Amino acid sequence: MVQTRRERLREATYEEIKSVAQKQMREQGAVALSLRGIATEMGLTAPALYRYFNSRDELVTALIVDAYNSLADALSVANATKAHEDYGGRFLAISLAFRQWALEHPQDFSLIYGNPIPGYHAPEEITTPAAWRSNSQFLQLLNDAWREGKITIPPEYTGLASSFYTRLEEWAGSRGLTIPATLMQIALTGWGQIQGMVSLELNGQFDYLEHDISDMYYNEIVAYLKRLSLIIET
Amino acid sequence: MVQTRRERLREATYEEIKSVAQKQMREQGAVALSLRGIATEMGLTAPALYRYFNSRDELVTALIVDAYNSLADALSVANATKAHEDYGGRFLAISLAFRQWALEHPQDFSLIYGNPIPGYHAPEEITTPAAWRSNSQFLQLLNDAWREGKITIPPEYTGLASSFYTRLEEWAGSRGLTIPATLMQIALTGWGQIQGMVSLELNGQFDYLEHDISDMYYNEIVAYLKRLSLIIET
DNA sequence: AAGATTAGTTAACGGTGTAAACTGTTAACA
DNA sequence: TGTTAACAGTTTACACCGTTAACTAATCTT
Repeated sequence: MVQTRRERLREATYEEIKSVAQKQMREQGAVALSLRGIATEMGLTAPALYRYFNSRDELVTALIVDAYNSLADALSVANATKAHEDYGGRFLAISLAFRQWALEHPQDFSLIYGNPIPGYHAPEEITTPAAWRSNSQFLQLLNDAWREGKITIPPEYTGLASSFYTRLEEWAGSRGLTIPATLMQIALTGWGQIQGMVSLELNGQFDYLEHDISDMYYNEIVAYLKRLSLIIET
Repeated sequence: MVQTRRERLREATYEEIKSVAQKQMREQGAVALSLRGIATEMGLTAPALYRYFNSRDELVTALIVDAYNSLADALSVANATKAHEDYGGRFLAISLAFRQWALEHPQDFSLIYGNPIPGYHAPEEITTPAAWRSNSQFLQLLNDAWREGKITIPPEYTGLASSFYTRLEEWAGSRGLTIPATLMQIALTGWGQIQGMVSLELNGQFDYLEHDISDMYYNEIVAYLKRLSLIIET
């Protein structure tokens, strides 16, 4: 697997394109990245980029995958800062890392969780596994905690049943999760809440409060964990 | 306030522009709307539109305001289907209407809650009041229910304090709300959860479940209301 | 009827993504 | 080692975009 000189150069250029694209996104917004802009900043002409990406969309897809990986890495790091048995602490750490990452990489965040770029539709077979690297950390954690009997399902969730829940259970099973459907829902909607709060914050929908929102975010996650008795006291 | 013939025509054209823009958004995505496209579909040339909007951004702003109003109207209708004292039922109805509206108007939804269109920045003085027409329905409802003693704040939220909460209380007061800061947080984060779940669904982040998620959404709102004892049983 | 206002036009500028044809350099192989 | 193929880059061109300026023709005002 020795790389020739040309292959090395090619790879370097490939990475440079992406990093310049990242920079331009950071400065001008996610959808505003232009091939010409990237090219001239690199001292190239726009069509040259077509040696590396078949289209602008393909470049965007590469950026999305990078973003997913960057997020997943950030969550992993946070996940590893606490002992495995400290489920509450780990969940909290991951959640805080999620927001932190989003605030530090707003363009990447909107690339993943914002509305799809017009005309562009990400190929599922690429993005779904990439997304899973992040999602699974929450799910896996809850799954482990459940199996060790550390989670009590809150009374307001008892007795849920419908075709959706059988489907949920089936889906969980197919991923090697031994977790009741109700807890799956709690996980998914908790995930939705985290994403929602961060999304609202990033889109400025909390601006009118004119105050840093960290405390609310933190306390809401804690409340969520208390409900599952993964945290007993603050 | 009699309209001349010219004024009537002008108003009609103004509305037609917006409705054609809506149509194009529906078919090609929110950011892909082009003045030229709109104009030719109307049998006009692009520069003609500048008689009605000073720029593309101004058109987008008008569309955003329309979207906000459309959403607020939908929520109002749902709000009115239940008796005023049926706080749980009303909250549930509004929440379901929110998702319904989003599913029926995905492009309007992403206009409001998606990532901002590149280069475009919405003028706050216009969008903030428009947004308030929707948000306030949730907040007002919780405020009323609280004043009538229908809400119990869940134990996991007790004892929260920091500069954020004094700010929250101050903010609530300035809007004529007599609601404790903790409940404000519960309202805001509940709002975040609703927006988050709908956002994830619309962006296809639940697609891998391969099942309609109505039940999950419904049950999650119910659980939320049970926690506040706004609903006793399902 | 005359003058002002207005809705529309055409032409043009600088920007975009992308395709095609072409040039020089690098790598592979007889 | 000399020939050939692959490759990275170029220039040129096309069809689109938002926007401005100059102009025409219709409408309203007086």
